[in-house]
Amino acid sequence: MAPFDSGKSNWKSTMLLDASCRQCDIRETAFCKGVPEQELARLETIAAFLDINPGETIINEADPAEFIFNVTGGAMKLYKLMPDGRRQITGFLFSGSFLGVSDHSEYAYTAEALTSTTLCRFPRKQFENLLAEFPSIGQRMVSILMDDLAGAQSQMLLLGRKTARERVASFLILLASRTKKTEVEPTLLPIPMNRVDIADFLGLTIETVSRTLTGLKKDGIISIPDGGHIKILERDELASIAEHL
Amino acid sequence: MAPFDSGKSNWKSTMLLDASCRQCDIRETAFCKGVPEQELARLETIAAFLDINPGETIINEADPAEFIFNVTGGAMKLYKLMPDGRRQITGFLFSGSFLGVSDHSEYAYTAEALTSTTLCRFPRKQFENLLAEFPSIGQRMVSILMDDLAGAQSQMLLLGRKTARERVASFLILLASRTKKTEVEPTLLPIPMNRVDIADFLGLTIETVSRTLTGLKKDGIISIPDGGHIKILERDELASIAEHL
DNA sequence: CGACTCGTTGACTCTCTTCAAGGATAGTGG
DNA sequence: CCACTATCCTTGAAGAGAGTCAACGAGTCG
Repeated sequence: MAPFDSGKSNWKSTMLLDASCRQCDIRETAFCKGVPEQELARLETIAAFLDINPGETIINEADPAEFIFNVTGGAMKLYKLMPDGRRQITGFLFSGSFLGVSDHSEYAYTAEALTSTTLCRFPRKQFENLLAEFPSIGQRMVSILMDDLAGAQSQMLLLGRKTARERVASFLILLASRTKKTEVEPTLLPIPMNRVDIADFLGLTIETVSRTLTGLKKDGIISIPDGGHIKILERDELASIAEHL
Repeated sequence: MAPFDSGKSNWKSTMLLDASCRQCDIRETAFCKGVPEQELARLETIAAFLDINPGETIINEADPAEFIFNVTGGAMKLYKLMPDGRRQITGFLFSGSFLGVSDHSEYAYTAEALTSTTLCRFPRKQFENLLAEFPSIGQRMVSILMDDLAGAQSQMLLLGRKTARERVASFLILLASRTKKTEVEPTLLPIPMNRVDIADFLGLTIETVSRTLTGLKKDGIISIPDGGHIKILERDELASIAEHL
């Protein structure tokens, strides 16, 4: 079995893997897409490949921003904490997501693995030099960051103005839009995060999330086979709740 | 008087001005900072310079994203609307801010002038070509977008988890941090937006904003000489309320 | 002066939170 | 195999913070 074979690994956590850019699963979606084939070697010389376990953090809010990361497999959550423990999850990341955005020289959030996750890592300084050398990376980065920003703005609307029911519906639609490989309806949606994470993402409590899901279930819009899955029965109705159409 | 002299203009709104990049006030902070002096002419050939009045919008949510903008003077607000009229202001922009971020090919928000505002405008396509030519623009853009994203994440924490008092305190601290040219305390803070805008930015109602400001006044933390100004009397205490330290 | 906008204040309502208890499932060890 | 424990989710009852509805004061403008 090749050393970069992903999936259920039993390596020690945060182990550096012997992977490569050429064989990367997400070459076509990641920021490095624009790098010419023959230059990939350059990229690899500064890249490190990591594998981390659920619950582990790779960066911490307010730590010096030494690295930037790219998620190549698995899922992560980003969050900000208040001194008294209140938490806001600012986003969930999946394959292809970029990570390590910082305000000046410190990370603006903590990043923690939701599942077993693989990443590639670049020293920040050297990565910035790459931008000067490969303008296409800059273009790609700008595009990714703009999408992230648009997502953040949608989330602000959700957090500032939507009701609990609208928030939960929006969340399910968001998850479903990510996993629409299988176009068949109704969609059985895997939920990789627990209720606490959902609540902290939606600016609610776990009780409200639970009650709201129960409400959607009673209305025949979703069904909940188990905690880790939700089946969307009436997607149009769910979407109209989410956007209040 | 030179035609690009900003300030209280009586030109027809959205008028194209005869300005130039060389004489731009914000050359050192804007995204175009990295463009070599001798290449500015190139930039100018695709740039247009606008002057708009308070209340006018330059872009509308869901319109095709044909242009990107740079605020060279004045102030703007960005917001998203729900069909039933609920509004979330996602940010206030001042001189040097970049604008026109889009999700794919549509604007993700509406941008409206708060005061008389001057902007420079670039066709999106041609701007993207510039990125390929001047990597420094890409670097600058990446840096600006990262800062915007960090700001958006802080705002998500505010909207998702902070109390009304904490939100208002955070808002005042945010405004004050922008206007800290005069380092003298207590700071007399000009408030260029009205209560409705503040409420829609903080995810509150105008009544709650008003009551909360009154509360802070009663506690001797601020004073309110008039609706358009707030004097911060106890900045440290305000900051500790904002961050719950 | 009256009409209008904007901000403040009061009384009441309501959505979501808090506090508390109980059910479901999985893992552990005797 | 079955307590025992731990974690996660659900449900109920009560409470609080912010929203809603309404009135009023201050400033502005024609």
